[in-house]
Amino acid sequence: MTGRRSAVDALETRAAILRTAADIASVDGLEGLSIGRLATALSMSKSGVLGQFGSKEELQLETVRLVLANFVARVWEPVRHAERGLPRLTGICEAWARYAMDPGYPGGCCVATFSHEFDGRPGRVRDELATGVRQWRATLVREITTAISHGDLPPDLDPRQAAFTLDAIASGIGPARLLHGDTDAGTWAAQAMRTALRAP
Amino acid sequence: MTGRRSAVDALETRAAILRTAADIASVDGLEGLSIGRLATALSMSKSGVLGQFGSKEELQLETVRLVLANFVARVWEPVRHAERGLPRLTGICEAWARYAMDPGYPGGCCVATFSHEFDGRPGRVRDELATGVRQWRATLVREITTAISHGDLPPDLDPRQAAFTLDAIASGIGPARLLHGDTDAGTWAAQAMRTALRAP
DNA sequence: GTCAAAGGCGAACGATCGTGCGCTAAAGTG
DNA sequence: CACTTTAGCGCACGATCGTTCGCCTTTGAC
Repeated sequence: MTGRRSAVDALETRAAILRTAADIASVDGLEGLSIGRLATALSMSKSGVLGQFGSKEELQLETVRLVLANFVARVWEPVRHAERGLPRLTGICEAWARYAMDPGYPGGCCVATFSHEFDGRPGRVRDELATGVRQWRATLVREITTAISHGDLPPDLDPRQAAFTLDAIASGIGPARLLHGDTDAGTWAAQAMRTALRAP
Repeated sequence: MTGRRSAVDALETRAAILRTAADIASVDGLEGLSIGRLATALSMSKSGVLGQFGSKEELQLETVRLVLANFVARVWEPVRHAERGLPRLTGICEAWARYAMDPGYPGGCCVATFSHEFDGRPGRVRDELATGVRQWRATLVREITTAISHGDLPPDLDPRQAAFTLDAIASGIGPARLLHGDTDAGTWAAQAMRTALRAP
């Protein structure tokens, strides 16, 4: 019936699957994501979906990679050419809060959702996620350290502690917006991030 | 085979089921919790477990109620007799950070986990959770407002914004500890909470 | 024109999911 | 004592889970 498509089309199929997978997983979690529902949402067969990845775990891993790449594109990419240290850092905070208020997934920022879903579990998916998030943490620590050494942030600010706080505040936007309907959550978070950086 | 136990024993069975349910759900989520696994963990039959609650949704609702009650007992109860306003508030922050570092569930604080799991979904479980968390938010706002009116916190601090920030910071402890192995997350969070209250 | 390669479908598998029914047996009531 | 009540078990159900297999069909290389 359908037959083989070109290599380009196959990549498009793969990308479409992953986009839909991220949408579903943002609501129901990476474990709640099932091949059958994914196939139905894409008007495909289960085997057609799974054939692209081999196993559900591989599909989950690719979804995590897509979501992390999307996060970097939305939060880091716009500010990577800003001046190192505090200017770049404030840019990150603003972009991050804006992203969390409109992440492009129906169930909110996937990075925060997946982190809470997998933080107590073993496995490759958790490791992939942890590695990605840890790289982001390292980026934050680096920028904060630079800002301190430039005299733009207090010298007794602990970079690792500040990075933790920024991450926590941004991750709190999702539940505030979706669970409690706080439309001001983005503004609150941006404000809280500024405060967290200003004093130790 | 087993027959009927006394009414007291029945309540104990119910409580044992809910405790185990919370343990499992803290790791695998309330939706990842299955009757079969729960029954196996308790050395019971599936029908014996389900018979206590009638449906999985009812079991989830009861689990949410237990987890919320446990949160209140661990975070609110110890400080409810402290002086209203800032003293009580700082007590809450310390107890909260301590609780999140050792919540008694293998998968971390269930309130934070469930909030992220259900924030994008409809249904009774989500509503029950949202109501409970909203009550807690209201408590925080009340204490913050009192502290401000007592002159213990800056008058331009927005109570709702501060309550959001405290919640976000506390919820960030779980992933920091479990996903990244940050043993200092509790200290970081307590410090960040103090900072969030000190300045707007 | 021929042929290997590969995307995708349809059907089936064993396992597990949530749920319902009927039973047993102990506890409470008279 | 007899009798109702009920906690819990065993079994079965339809549905869905992840995964495998064989087949069809189109594409690209020769």
